[in-house]
Amino acid sequence: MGRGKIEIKRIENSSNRQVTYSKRKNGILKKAKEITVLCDAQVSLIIFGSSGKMHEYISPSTTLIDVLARYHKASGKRLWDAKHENLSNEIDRVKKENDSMQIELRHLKGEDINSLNYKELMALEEALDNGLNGVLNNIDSCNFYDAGQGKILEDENRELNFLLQQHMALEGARNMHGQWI
Amino acid sequence: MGRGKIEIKRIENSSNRQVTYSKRKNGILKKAKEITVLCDAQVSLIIFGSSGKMHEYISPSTTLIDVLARYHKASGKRLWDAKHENLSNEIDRVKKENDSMQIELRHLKGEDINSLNYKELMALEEALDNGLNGVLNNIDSCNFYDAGQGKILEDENRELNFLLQQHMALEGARNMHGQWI
DNA sequence: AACTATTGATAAGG
DNA sequence: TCCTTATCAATAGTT
Repeated sequence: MGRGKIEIKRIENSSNRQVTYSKRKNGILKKAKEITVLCDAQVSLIIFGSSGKMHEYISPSTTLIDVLARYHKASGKRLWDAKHENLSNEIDRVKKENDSMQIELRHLKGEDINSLNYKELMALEEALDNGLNGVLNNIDSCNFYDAGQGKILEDENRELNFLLQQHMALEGARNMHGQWI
Repeated sequence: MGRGKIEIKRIENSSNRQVTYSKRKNGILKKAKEITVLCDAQVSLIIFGSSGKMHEYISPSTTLIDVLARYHKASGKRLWDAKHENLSNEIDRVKKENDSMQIELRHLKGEDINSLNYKELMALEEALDNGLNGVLNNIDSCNFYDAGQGKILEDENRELNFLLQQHMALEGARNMHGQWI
């Protein structure tokens, strides 16, 4: 692409080499920008000339760090040292814990339980019963404690009675379910 | 450089975009190889297309790690430390999420609830009631479904009755609590 | 995936 | 280094 075609081999004349480097470097940078815009690509381009000077282009939608993280994922090649590897592993581990707790929480709240089998549903019910039992015992203790101190506040008492009635109504409904079986 | 000139802006037609990406990606890779040979340059080129597939070129005289080390020297930008910091921050974030979910789970299981105040206990009870209700409804649906299909397995049925009796006994105990107040 | 008219990049020269 | 320009290379649109 010039006044004559050239072989692709090292340009021996150092000044010609420098000129060609400068021209072609600009050409590649331009192409990198263009493919980024035209095709939604993410490009990381780092060039060192023989003089040692660096030129770079990173697509504006990303960062070099990002690109390297994706590179790591895509190629499997380890760029980070053991420390980083450990941190990554820990993140994975904690995230998995996170996910399973989230699922457990949902289940305890009665969400996403259609996929559960019979045994799992039963275990879930038992866990909820146990929890409810513990909470109710604790509420009772609170009352005894408060009574002993003569400090039952009227509004809390009212709230308690209301909620307990609600609760007993719920139990009634549940017993009816029981009788159907 | 084609049958017509094009504006440098995102190619909306996705199949044209893909074709152009493929052509231009090859073009840039070729240019990267050429400048490496012609000018003794060291190039690191990483491209991700919108499909997510990665393509790379690293000058044969070097490695990506080398290039990144030189990048660090030349730019002063701390890739390593920055990456490290990002990972640490993410771990902290995820671990905090983890802790709060763990506490919520414990509470729902009736553990560590002595520190809760009245309102919190009440909210907890309501959540447990709701969850239990959801689970019981689901269990009922299971039974109706199984009965309709004539497929109630004997052991599951036995287990169900056992657990329900347990459950009703629990409700009895709870009602007695109610009467004490 | 191949073709080709056309634009784009650039080698050599000033 | 920048401008020019002849020439080659890349590629957009088409088949």
